[in-house]
Amino acid sequence: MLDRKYLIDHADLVQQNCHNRGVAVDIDTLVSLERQRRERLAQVEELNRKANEVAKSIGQTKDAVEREARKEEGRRLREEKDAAQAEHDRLERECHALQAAIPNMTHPNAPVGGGDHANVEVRRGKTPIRVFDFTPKDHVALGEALGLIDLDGGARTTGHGFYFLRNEAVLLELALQRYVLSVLEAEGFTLTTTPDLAQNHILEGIGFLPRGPETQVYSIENSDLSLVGTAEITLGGLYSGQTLDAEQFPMKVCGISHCFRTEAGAHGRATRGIYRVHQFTKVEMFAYTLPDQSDAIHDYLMDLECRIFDGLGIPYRVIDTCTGDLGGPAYRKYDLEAWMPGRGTAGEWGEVTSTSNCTDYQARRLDIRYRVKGEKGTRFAHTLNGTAVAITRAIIAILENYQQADGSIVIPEALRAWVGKDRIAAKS
RNA sequence: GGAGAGGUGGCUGAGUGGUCUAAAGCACCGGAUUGCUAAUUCGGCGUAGGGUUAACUCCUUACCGCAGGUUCGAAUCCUGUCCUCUCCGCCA
Repeated sequence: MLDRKYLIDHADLVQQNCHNRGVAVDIDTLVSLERQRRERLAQVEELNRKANEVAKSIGQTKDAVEREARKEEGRRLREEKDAAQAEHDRLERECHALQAAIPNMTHPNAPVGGGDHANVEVRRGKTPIRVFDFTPKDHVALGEALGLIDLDGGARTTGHGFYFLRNEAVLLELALQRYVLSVLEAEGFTLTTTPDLAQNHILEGIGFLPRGPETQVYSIENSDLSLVGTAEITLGGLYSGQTLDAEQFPMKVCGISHCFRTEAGAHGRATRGIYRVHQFTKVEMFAYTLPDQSDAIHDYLMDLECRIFDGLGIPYRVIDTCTGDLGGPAYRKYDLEAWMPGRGTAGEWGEVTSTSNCTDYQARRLDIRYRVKGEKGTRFAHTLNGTAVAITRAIIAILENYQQADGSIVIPEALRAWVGKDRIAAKS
């Protein structure tokens, strides 16, 4: 959510930004409603002030008749105030609804446009794309042949989009978690495990829509809880309503969670295997920073994602996401796309991680503030998030990039200590 | 799940319908004073919104877990709800 005053004072900039992002909003209506709201607010406060005066004078009035007259006056003022208040609240709700629909402002260097062709590749990983002297299989074939992924079992027990990992895939999942935790711990992240459910107002604060036809969220019946789609939700909610100390910043936290996504409307689009599933495990990085730190921390998170995939020996490219593809809260977003040799006809890039600078957009909704020692008042923190590792996509990249002609799969060097072996042997 | 107790400023903690504009202490900030790792003393010390201004300058509204209600007036009374603590039960 953007600041109300900023919206009113920079209506043109906001309008242009919404246009760049392909979001239709009516700024003029908002400006007009907000003006009405403020008039009404002034009225409410004036009536309240008068009523307070009257109420106070009654305590000091001895004369019974006079007291009754004052009481009547007080009653009248409160009634008027209640009416004005109701009108104000109605305007406030309208303003808030319009305001909440407006996306974050955008980094001046983010590429303007929409669609894949507008995205800009900004970097390549250290590992070159491997040239195969045999036809590489995709992760579905590999997973089936080696007894690593059971999609049928998942479909039987739970439904399409669910799966069982088996044998070495289980070890890989745990190894990947352990590997990124060792990187993040050394970088000073606070390691956490997190709730897999969160209250709906937290989801909304982060920018998810727990309700409505377009929701990507599983909600729990007869409660205000939803399953989280990412630990970004809980890590962002962690300090909601809090005023933090500026000296704590930048504050780096990482969290392991299960991620649940309905993926409504995504059928048929790259749904093969475990690429797009309804549940997976992820280690998420999250940072709370001062406003002038967030750009640098965003680059830092992107660097860490690169280091993690360089360390795994997987080829990737980094994309600076164009304005049309940015989610509402993101000021700027980088995606890492790993090379997946089994995708498409001759391999394709597939998104494996993503990192966003959300500036104060989430903090304003979640009420996450900070205080600078010696300064009056508080300000909103900046929040950033980034994927350290999304297990299913990382497993796809490993299986497909490390497959051998004999059908076996070499375990990436960085994971061997955690997996306890250096190769997944081919089944005879 | 049952029974009880309790949520008040950064912290401790008073406050049971009207100078609460929330006592006091601690902590913190500024000044004064005194020769000894500091004491004493004076003052200041919240957040958010609106208006106003050269200026957090002045005015004002709201906020005592949260949401309602009663009342001219609520930290205080009523209802609901959330959370914390203690004991019991159950449990990985």
